[in-house]
Amino acid sequence: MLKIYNSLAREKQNFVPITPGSVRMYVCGMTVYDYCHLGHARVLVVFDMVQRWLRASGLEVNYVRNITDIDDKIIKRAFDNKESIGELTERFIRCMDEDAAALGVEKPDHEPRATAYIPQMLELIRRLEANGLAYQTAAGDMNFSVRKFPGYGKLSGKSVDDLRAGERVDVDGTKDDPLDFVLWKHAKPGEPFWPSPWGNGRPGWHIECSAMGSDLLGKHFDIHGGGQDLQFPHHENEIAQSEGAHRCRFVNYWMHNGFVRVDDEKMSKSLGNFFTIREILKKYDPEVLRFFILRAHYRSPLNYSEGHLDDARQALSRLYTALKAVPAEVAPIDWNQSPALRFRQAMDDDFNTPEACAVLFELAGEVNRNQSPVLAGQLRALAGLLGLLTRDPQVFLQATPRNEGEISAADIEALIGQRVAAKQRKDYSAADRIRNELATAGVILEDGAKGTGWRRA
RNA sequence: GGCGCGAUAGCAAAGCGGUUAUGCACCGGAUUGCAAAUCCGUGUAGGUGGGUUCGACUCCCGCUCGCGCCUCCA
Repeated sequence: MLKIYNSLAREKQNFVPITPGSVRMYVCGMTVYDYCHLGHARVLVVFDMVQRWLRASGLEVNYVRNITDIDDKIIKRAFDNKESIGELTERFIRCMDEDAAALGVEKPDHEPRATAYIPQMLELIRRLEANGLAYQTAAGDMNFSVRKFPGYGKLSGKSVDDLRAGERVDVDGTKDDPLDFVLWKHAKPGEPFWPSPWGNGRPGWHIECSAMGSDLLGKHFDIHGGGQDLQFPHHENEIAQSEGAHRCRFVNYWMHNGFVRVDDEKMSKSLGNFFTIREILKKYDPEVLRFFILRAHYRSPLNYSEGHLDDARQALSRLYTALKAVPAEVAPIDWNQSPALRFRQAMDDDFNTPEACAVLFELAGEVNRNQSPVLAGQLRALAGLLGLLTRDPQVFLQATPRNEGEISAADIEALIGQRVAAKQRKDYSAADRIRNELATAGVILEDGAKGTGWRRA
């Protein structure tokens, strides 16, 4: 039985889908005005893993990950860059697709864009107005009346009276209450806008997810995920809007992944301490990054440093080394056998990927000891469920993501040829000199029964 | 001020009321021309003070420290 930690209940709960055998899941994706950073990588990889495990568990999954392609930051960035909003967002959507693909993230079933859902947003706002939860300000904005929605704060554990709106940011004087948030912003001169019953304007921050979620998955669906920083106010407001408009429960299970940190501080755009995915991929294999993310539990903080990535790379090499030594027999996973059983237990326990990885390493040890193609096959198949160990071991071990200036495979092979000749005439000092030369260039030689192999350190 | 989370061996990171987590690094041995890889062996880790218990890293309470949210953020 799959258990999921539900942020709404603050505890692990048995997962029971609304419709037996199928799952509807929505994850807050990117706002596309810049390159994806490591925090985005974590959401991408974590929910890709969740989606894969749900499917592996035999459930039919409808996975939606949205793209927010209209908001204040996008407008500002396009203006600063002197390009159109469309050009800007298209460009960064392409980059996001590239980054996600590199990390082995499968395409969601739907990737709706906010700008394609304006009518649905307007309909939601209309309902909220009809239900007495929305009002128009003197300035022309449509706002949500937080205090008129009972239960506001249930996701983030906040009580309306404890929220200190305006403590850190100036209060907008046109609101009825400082806690109210905007559903529809009236257009200022020069800003993009859509016509609406409340005048020309554009969507507020939260309404797009309520609209896309309910349009694609229904008013009530199973799982909603995203980064922990979205829990408040974004997800809290999504609940208020959706339940306020539809008058029914919005989401059963809320999942939030932990932050990526740098030097024990949250990695964020405002702190400026973020690393983009493509920046990291210049030095590290994308699978190393994926493994680095998955070897920690998704709810724990994940501290980033190159040292930790190096560590992850070594660990992943051990797995690939086992597969290199023993050809994996292609076979379905035997769920009755101990490794698979333990793997499933770990994953069913709120997606405990660190424990699942431990199973992988123990399996690798077995493979090394027994040289068993069957076990190697299980290792490969189980890891595949996490989107790991999908490549040729040789290709992984000889890959050169670190920098462009590295010695080429052809040069390495040539030197190995020379060394083999030296060894044949028992000129070991010449052989060792070549090995040391290669070692300096970051190449490790492995003399074996079948000849000399190599890999990058 | 309100709410919440965490503290595990050199580093990273899990489960678990009593039995080896796991990985990296380190050390000894096997293997190797020497290595690498692999295998075998070695680690009395669980912030601190109490309590519950036959027994606690694991449950309860206090304390200390760290972090997050209450503002845009994945």
